[in-house]
Amino acid sequence: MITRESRNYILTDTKKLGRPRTFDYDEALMQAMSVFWTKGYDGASLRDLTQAMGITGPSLYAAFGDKRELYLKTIDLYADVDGCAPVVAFEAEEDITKAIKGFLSEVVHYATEHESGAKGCFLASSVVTTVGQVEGVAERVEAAIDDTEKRLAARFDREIEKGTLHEDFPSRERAALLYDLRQGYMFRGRAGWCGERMQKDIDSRVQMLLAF
Amino acid sequence: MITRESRNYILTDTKKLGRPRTFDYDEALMQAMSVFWTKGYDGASLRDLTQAMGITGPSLYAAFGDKRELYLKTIDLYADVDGCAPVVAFEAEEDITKAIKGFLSEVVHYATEHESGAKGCFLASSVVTTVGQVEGVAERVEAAIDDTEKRLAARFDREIEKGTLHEDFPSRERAALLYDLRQGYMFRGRAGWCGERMQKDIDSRVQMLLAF
DNA sequence: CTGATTATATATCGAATGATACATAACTAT
DNA sequence: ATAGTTATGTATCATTCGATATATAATCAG
Repeated sequence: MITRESRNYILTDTKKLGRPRTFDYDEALMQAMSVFWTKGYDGASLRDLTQAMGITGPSLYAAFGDKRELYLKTIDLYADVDGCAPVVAFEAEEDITKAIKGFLSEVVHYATEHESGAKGCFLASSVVTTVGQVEGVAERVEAAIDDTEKRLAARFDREIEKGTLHEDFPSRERAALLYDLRQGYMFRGRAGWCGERMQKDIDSRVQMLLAF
Repeated sequence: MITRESRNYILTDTKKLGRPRTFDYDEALMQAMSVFWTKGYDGASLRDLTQAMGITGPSLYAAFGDKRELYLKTIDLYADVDGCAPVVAFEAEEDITKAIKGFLSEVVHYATEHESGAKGCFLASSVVTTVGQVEGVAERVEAAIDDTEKRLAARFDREIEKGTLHEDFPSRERAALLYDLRQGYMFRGRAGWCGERMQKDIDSRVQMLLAF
């Protein structure tokens, strides 16, 4: 039996009530992320944001809440989708040596050639400045670090199970190290370094990460 | 013979003309650095700055120029004096193992317990956001990285000359690695991590940095 | 002393900030 | 068709922003 409530539920999932949006929510959010990434939270004005998102002020507030709420949504977008691209590549490659090399190469590429034009890591180069200043940021940054390190460590653990790495291989330590190398590249990318300059010592770092 | 010009030169170096300042220039600059460090460039308002520095707006502008010039002066202060404390410790210790361990410990301490109350690295956690946004920042950040890495590499080189490290020891690579570890700790410190959590794996990292 | 120079204190400037009120338009449900 | 709901567009709000004009105070040179 279809009750009034369940019908409404289905409808809200398929066709919404009222006038439909004339812009794409996710695309606008991505543009907002680019603005925050490049200019920082305080440096990004509502004018900057609405212009890049292609919408007006009232539309922004109706769809995303105020500036802070929009900011937090862009952080979630980065942590859940955009920023973890190198981690996904790391998880997908079966050969651990290639996986690490691929991860670091992806990081360097990400830090210097992001399609948005922004440089470095959104969290490390922009968001981190607002820790303790904007409510809701601190938890998200800490969670992003923990999540990434756990995923990196899990990939090493899988290699231990496969027998490719020694059973006493320090997965957690190496995951933390790998993460720090990521941060280092991201920082250099934001500071203006080109990719080639950073690619150089990747091979020796791969060896180091696997040494036991 | 003391010319009018030379007398004036001497005088400007000892006692200045006009009404003397009622505040300490360096101390005020340090306070300004703390504000920028904590709140970021755009997040730091003139009200924040003048209040922390204990001076009025006109005094700030007379002594330091506009907001941007004050900002650049705080960056120079950090790069030349405050931020390089761990590097100084690294250079001073003769035993290379203790030197590395001391450097990393100093970094962790610096990232979490700075007397100003600010967390992390001023450059990595605040200034880097304004690269490409505020004129004069990019060069300073890049110079700070280069300078620090060269000093770290020079310390390794000295060890090679002493014969403690192999003559083919990759000083430059290890200096870059050490710098990235620094950035990792600084980032974690800003993200809210406590010092103890980071101190744990310092020993294994010291071994890794010296491995050949 | 007088004149020159520099710092301070008060008051305030125009511009930009984040955020809304209001009327209108576009869609769905009945 | 009507009512209900949501989005858009215009215009604008009060506040805060970075920055100064002006007058006064404190020092030094002569």
